[in-house]
Amino acid sequence: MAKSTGRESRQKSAKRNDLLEAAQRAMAEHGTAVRLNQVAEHAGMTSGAILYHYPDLQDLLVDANRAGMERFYTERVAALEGINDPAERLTVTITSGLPVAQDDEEVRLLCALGGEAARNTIYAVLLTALFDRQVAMYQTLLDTGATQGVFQLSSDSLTIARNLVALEDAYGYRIMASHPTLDHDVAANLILDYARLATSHPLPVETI
Amino acid sequence: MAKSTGRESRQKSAKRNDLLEAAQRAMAEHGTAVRLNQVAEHAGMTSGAILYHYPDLQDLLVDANRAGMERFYTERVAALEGINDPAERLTVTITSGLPVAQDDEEVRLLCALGGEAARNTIYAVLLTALFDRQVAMYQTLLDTGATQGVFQLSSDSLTIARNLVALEDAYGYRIMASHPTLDHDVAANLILDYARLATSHPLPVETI
DNA sequence: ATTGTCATTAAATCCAAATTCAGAAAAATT
DNA sequence: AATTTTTCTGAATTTGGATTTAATGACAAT
Repeated sequence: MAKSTGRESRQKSAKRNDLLEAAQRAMAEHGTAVRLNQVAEHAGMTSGAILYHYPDLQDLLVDANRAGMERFYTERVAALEGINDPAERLTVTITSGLPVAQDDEEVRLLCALGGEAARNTIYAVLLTALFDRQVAMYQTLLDTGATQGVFQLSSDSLTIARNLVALEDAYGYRIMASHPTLDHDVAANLILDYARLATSHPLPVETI
Repeated sequence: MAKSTGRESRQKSAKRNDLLEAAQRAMAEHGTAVRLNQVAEHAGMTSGAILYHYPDLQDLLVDANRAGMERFYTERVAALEGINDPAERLTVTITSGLPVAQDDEEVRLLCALGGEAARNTIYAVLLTALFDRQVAMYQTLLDTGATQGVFQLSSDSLTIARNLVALEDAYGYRIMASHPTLDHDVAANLILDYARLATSHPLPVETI
């Protein structure tokens, strides 16, 4: 049996990563009904090779989506790195949650999943968890701002945080569906309009 | 050639309706990747019979979704019948847009579509149109209330209307994904919280 | 160098669903 | 009642994708 050297496991996890990425891209392109062959094509392999690593495609898809959500969340947290002013943090968070254009692969993946979640428990659980994590992120941000006296919250932070995440989600879908007048900036301003109301803070209008 | 008598066209449209309903139910159950056989089963026919009326399944699915959206919208308008007080109209509209439980077939259909819209232009167009119609509905409602002096709008009615529809959409997805603490009533109260802020009206708290 | 394990392919096979179609059944027309 | 048209079924055929497998190359261990 092969020893688990550092080199080997590094290769293994690189390979695993390739598969997850291929699955993500394939799913972003073809939706949850993506075919094994389509994943294989994105990975530059034969379907047999995929099957060798993941005998059940569904498992690969679930793993791919978990990884995708993790990345999405991590990137949002990273976007806040070094920003201390609560108002600026709020603004940055709002814009970082919205897809820039309809070709945003990460959000495309999340949209595909959202439709499936009503019928598939695993995806429902994953998406629910992501929603709640984002809510928690906003809640912390709002509470911090309130404690510092920067924000005057109109309701409890949970309510506001939920509404902010909900607005992001919904406008994400609209942007991905190429709404003619509702692009990233318009959506950001719509959410900011609510955020101002909820925090009594004149959040920067043109920072976007 | 058959004459287009009243009887005949009544039968024709009844048959057509059966097909559309079967397609809707099948799609609510299986998503956009629904199989021809599954539609046939819901319709109590063979796949050949479906094909006889709709040589291309996609056409049937699109028609079914158009009909489903039309019904969804019509039902919302109907729910307002006879209600004159703007505040009550607003409250009713908010609750009528949310699925009551995760087995709501109409919303399930819309969710399935939302995921597909990022990849399918036809569904994107249909959903965008539905979104805009709902926005228009809310806008009228808000403007009327403002004119009557019942509402003091915090922003222009388009902004508020868009946010209200967006919130409904997003919470619809959450409810359909069986969020453990976010059911119909909780979601309605979250949206109402925003509606109060945006209209400066103490919308009824326990009318739901 | 040799051996054994791992990763992969390509071809064969299997399977499920779509599609076609001849003809039965039902409905409408005369 | 006879005829024509419409609707539908069931069986045959085709298609496309999943799955299996034997063979092969790549690599690591000895």
